[in-house]
Amino acid sequence: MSPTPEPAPARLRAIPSRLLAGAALVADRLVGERLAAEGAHKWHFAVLVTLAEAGPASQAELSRRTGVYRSDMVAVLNELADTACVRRDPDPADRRRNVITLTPAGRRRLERLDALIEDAQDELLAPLAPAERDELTRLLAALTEHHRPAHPRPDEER
Amino acid sequence: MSPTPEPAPARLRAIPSRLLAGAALVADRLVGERLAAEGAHKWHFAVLVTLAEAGPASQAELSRRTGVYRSDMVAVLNELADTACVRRDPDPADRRRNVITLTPAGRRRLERLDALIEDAQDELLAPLAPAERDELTRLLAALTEHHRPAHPRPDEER
DNA sequence: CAAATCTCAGCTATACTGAGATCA
DNA sequence: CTGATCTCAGTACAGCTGAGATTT
Repeated sequence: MSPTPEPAPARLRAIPSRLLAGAALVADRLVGERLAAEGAHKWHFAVLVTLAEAGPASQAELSRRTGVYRSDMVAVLNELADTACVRRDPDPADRRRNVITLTPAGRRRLERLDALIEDAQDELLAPLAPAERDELTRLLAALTEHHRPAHPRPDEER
Repeated sequence: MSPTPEPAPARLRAIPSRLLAGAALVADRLVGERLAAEGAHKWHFAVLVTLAEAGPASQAELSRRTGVYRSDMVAVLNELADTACVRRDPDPADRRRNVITLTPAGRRRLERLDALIEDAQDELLAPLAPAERDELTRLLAALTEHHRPAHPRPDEER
């Protein structure tokens, strides 16, 4: 009966943790939709970027660097290996480890996914001016940096 | 072998959607832990605030105002009604609806939860200066406002 | 009949835990 | 033996879908 949008009360709209949850949901949806069109997940992208930036690594290293859980990393690498984006070879120096290496095909796939991710960021940040985008990124980085040990915490400080 | 913290590559750390996901995770954890100590969820808080700000409402209205899904709202209201924080009466004017009303006990509970939520926000924003906190809140609000139709979208604009 | 409301049952994705097998 | 690694099974929770019963 009421065509009113029934907005959330101001007191709710001003709570940072709620705003973060909402923004993260929107962001994940934008990124997820675009990557899904290529049959990819954000984890694939994270792993490919990390391999491109830091070179070959064990699964445990990849897990720590990307934030993808060791358990979930297995499935991600299975898919990346099935599509020949990475090779998974036993480490001759430490036979517990697998050495994950980016292939040329993986590098090409990374380029495509990178473009999609960029598009998604642009759409996400569309309502903000360039200076505001940088500021938001800076503030979020400060937040997550400070609250870092979301996981174990291997050692204290840099 | 390496005591290095194995940080994420810079290219990953600079992606807003990833930063948002991380920050939202931290925020939800901080809020959730505190509310759990009182046996509450963030949804209880959202419903109580909305009732306090906007007065009695149907479940569907509460759902639209809080963002809690209609399906999940049922369980939330069951718990709030079980603890006598709200009353759920059939609407005599439209017998499909329940009218949800805040009780004095609910108002007291809201006060306690509100304090916990405030504490959590303070801890979350601890690394930021007051002006930065406001700026972050403003930018996040602009983002979520712009990308609004996370759900249906009942009508276009006020 | 179309549309809205409340309720229930269930699905998907994400973050996370635990444990077994292997090996340093 | 301690501890790290890879793998698999499974939990918990959030967000969401679909459908049935009731009423407008």
